[in-house]
Amino acid sequence: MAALAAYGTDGYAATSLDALAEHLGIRKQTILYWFPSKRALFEAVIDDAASSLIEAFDAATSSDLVGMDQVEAIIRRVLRLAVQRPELLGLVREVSRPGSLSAERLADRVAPVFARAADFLAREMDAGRFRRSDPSMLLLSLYSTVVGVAGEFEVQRAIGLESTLRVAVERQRELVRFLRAALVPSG
Amino acid sequence: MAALAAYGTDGYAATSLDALAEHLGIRKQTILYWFPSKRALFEAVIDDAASSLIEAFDAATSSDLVGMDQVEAIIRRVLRLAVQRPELLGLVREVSRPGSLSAERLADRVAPVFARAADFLAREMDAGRFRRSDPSMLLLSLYSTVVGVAGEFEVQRAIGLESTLRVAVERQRELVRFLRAALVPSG
DNA sequence: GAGCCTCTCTACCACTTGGTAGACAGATTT
DNA sequence: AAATCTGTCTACCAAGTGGTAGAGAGGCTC
Repeated sequence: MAALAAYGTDGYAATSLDALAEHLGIRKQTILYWFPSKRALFEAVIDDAASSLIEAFDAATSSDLVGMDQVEAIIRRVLRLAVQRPELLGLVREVSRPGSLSAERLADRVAPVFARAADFLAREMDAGRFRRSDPSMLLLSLYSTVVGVAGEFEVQRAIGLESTLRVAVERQRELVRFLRAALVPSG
Repeated sequence: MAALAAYGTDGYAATSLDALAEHLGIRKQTILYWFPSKRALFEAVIDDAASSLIEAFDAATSSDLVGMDQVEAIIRRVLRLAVQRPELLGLVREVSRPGSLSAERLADRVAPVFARAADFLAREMDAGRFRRSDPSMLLLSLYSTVVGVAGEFEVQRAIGLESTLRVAVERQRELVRFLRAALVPSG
């Protein structure tokens, strides 16, 4: 069922039920037996993706780490997810497009994660480990940077970065250094 | 003609020639008289968008600014562009999706801008104004952060940020602070 | 074995898709 | 005035779209 996340690579509109069914070795009507409409299928895929994302985030935050250690754990998790399941980040990209079909659906399910992340940032600021600023806006910057570095493959090509494993490792280290500089007070 | 950038808001696959023609008050066949195919039209739109992007970047870098002043000028330009012409960043988003139709086309046209940006970063590092690191990877981080903060409206909603003008101003200031901390050496 | 339930199938439908062929009106050239 | 060129139109097409109706196969309980 999760294989249906072909939506994540090609997008909703560009993926027909016929193509999906052929890829699965069944008839389109079998899909429509399980899901009343294409839209419903898409929403089910979104729910499934949301679960995977929440699960990954929980796994990266289960060790009660603080400061940059916690941030680093999340970075590693996201970058690994981007390699292992690129359709996941692709679906996020598709659905978080302004004016998307089911943006709210994913947003609602993922909102608690964002809330926890913002709380974490606020706590770290209180503890003096992170530079003080608006937690929500800082979270937006962090999200953009991490997800962008994880998923902007075409931009990386345009910049001239190869897509070898060695570069990927370097990229992760550079991202950590970048965010450490941005987050940790200079003093 | 530039109004055709409806592709930027809805995406290529989701925008039919009929819909486009109706929106323009003409017949679809008139479009196909000027452009041999839908694909060709899309590529023309991409070229047009690339010109606008390059123009905006040139305007933001024409004053021979250095250090964070230059970065700040670009940030302001990008955020303003995101408000005034959201279809432009939308098109970039659409086309920079992994496995996109004409990713190379936009990438080729924009590559010089990236090259100039990377050179700028290297020069600033040599001058000691920016923390030393790999210019290309730093550029990727910067691009992701700025474009993300500029265009991730759905994520902002999920985080709980309102979309008022006041918040937009705050967001810009916070982004500048974020990148200053990330770029300028702590000493 | 009859009836029922679950599931996948074939057959079909109305509609939309990108694209072609060619008529026709207006302007420009000869 | 005839001929040509330019640009938009109507008419049409084959292919593909999401979705419906219903047949039929296999397993289940009575």
